[in-house]
Amino acid sequence: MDFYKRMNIVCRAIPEGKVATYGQIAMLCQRPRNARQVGFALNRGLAGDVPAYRIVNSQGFLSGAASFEHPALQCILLEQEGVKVSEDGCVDLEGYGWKPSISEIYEFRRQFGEEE
DNA sequence: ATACTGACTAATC
DNA sequence: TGATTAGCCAGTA
Repeated sequence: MDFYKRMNIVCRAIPEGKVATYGQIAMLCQRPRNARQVGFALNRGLAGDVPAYRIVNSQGFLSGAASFEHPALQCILLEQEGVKVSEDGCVDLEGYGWKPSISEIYEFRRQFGEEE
């Protein structure tokens, strides 16, 4: 299974009202060093139909390029789900960061890890 | 095949 | 604490 297919699965597992980091997605795809590819894929829509607006960088900042049509679209979508976004485009990872359960992590590993 | 680029990160300074 | 630098790796030229 290719990396982008994995990304699709992982990204769609992010719950509403939560955000995940690029590195976290990469890690869950069993590709810990592919954070940049996550960004690239979302930018070009290579991962299919995924909630790209729930992906932020390691500091909780919205990278901004998520603007499909409007620059603030990412912020709007997040706030609709109850995620507070500061005016400089930053979310509180402690409060809104996605913390996958052990069983979720195990499930991803079962899907991706065993084919390495 | 080589070089440059990028929605990234972690380590240094 | 805030700014720089140095790895990272797939995609593109």
